[in-house]
Amino acid sequence: MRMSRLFLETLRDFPADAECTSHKFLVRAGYIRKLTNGIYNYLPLMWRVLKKVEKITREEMDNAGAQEILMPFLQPKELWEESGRWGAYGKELMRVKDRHGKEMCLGPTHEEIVTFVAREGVRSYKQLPLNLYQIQSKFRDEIRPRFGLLRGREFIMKDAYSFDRDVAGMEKSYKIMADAYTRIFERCGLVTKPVQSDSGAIGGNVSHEYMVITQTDSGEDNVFYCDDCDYAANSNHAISNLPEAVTAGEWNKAEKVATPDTGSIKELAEFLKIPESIICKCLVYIADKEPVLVLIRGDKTVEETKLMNALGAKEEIRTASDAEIAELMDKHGFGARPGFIGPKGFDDIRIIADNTVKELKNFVMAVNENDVHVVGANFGIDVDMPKEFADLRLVEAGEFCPQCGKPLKVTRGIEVGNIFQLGTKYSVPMGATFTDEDGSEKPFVMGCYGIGISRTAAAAVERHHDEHGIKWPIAIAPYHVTVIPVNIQDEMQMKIAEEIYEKLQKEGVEVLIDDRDDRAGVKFKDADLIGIPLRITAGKTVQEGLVEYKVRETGEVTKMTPDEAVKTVVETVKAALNK
RNA sequence: CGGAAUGUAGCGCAGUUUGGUAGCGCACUGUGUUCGGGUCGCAGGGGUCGCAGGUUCAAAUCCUGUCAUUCCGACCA
Repeated sequence: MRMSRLFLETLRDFPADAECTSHKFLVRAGYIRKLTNGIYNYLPLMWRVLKKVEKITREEMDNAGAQEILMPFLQPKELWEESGRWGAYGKELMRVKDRHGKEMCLGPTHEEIVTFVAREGVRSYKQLPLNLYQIQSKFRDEIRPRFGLLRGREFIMKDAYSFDRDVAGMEKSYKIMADAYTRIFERCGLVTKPVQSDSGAIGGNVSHEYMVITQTDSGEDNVFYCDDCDYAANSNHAISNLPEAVTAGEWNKAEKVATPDTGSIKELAEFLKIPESIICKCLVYIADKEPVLVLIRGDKTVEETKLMNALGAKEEIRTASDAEIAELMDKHGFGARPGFIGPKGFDDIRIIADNTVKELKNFVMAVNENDVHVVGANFGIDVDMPKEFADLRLVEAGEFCPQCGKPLKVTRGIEVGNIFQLGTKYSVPMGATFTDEDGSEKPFVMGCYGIGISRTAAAAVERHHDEHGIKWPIAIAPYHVTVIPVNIQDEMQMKIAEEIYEKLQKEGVEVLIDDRDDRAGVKFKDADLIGIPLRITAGKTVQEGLVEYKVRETGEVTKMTPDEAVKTVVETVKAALNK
């Protein structure tokens, strides 16, 4: 490709609204432009990168025995009602009506559709196992899109779905996908960590996320992991063993004490000169519009995804506003401010407690009176034992690994892939069945497997860049090499550059030639910014029959003859692609 | 959804306090100059100042509404 003809505009400045590295560089280097909030145009260089990520994904999926199809982007409400997700998916599901008033949605994922496909097309166990996948734009109406391609509303995703006759088959399919995923990301130049995660709106029991570990600010999830074993889990799924803590107070009977102006756990603990771990914290949440009291040990934090799952909440979960708390107090005849709310006297609303609450003895709790707490309280005596317990606790670094007991560490990660064991979550309600060997009708046992194609490309930028620009891994770079004639007025430079350009093309190398009538500095800056992995410069040294070969990744520069340069590039590219 | 901020040329911004016919840098066009890390000069083109109302002799500037974008929060009671 001739740079003089390439549809590309690089910017002198970073865009003002970009937060993270990949967003900044992709816009500045002319890969993407925003159309509207969370929605981007993919310009020629970006589209080449995306096609490469897709190609690698296709190859590995095909190798793993999956078959590519393409399902509609617009989906009818009826199928979503069959699966029960029309109500359950929430506001991220972009709902639209057609001219007849028929309700549809933009596909955020395709479990319903693919289950329909299998229901129609698979009759017998002889047709199983089956794995169908597609690569397509998805739409999720995110609350807050950000970080450019890392969290857009419209994005490109590969989604695959496996169908098996039993759980053992599903587990085998799952393992095959897990292995394929590791290879896909490796080939894209990304080291990933599979971590246990919450399965969220997709459903199912077992799921893993493939996380690219980032040192930067752009990771959006906290990953807890153990150096001594293979344990790794997203914060919404991580569990841990707690270090020893004081969970019993020294009072020998319950009594009210004045605790003026102790609105927070920290203030209360300081005032009473006690550890936070003997306080029973009581939070008011609103789950699907209903108030819920949540109890947890004072020094611990509620993990809201866990809470949502424990409550079985469908739409949303959030802490109650001050107004909602006031209303709740009024209804029960209490006048307590936040900070003085306790579980006693709320027989008519749901109360759920974290497992840490079980151990509390002679603890401190609020009793719905301002500036007063009870110390030395016990369940069963001073307040009813909560009926529901669950793990609601956010793990913290330094707590102990549930597998091997060593301290856990935390890091930021970008989720680029996600695999789920769905079981029969969709096949049963949607009546998707096959006839098994014994003649009986059975539901498919399913798995589903996603890769964020556009997010993977952005994650690669997060991992491969320096202050000058992007440093693409060769396998997904838009072009492998750029040939720069320093001065296009110089006939000899131009002639040699053109010759190299042609030879490389003949060898099947993807090559740019910077034939723009610009100064050398401009061309070098652009080459670095857009991140082409290899560079051949035809400048002054052509007088001596030499050109310069430069590797973007290392900055290493070598002078060699044009033929040697061609040969080196061909070999380097070949080696990189065969990895 | 709550809080804050911002909308002025393709991009980055000034001008708004104190109302008086819209500016800078980059990019773009022409031309000269320069030519190995974002040359320098000259001459140009491009904006109903987000939109709609209002106040005023006069509004980018003041007022009201509205839309959009961005940031923070939506986790401790």
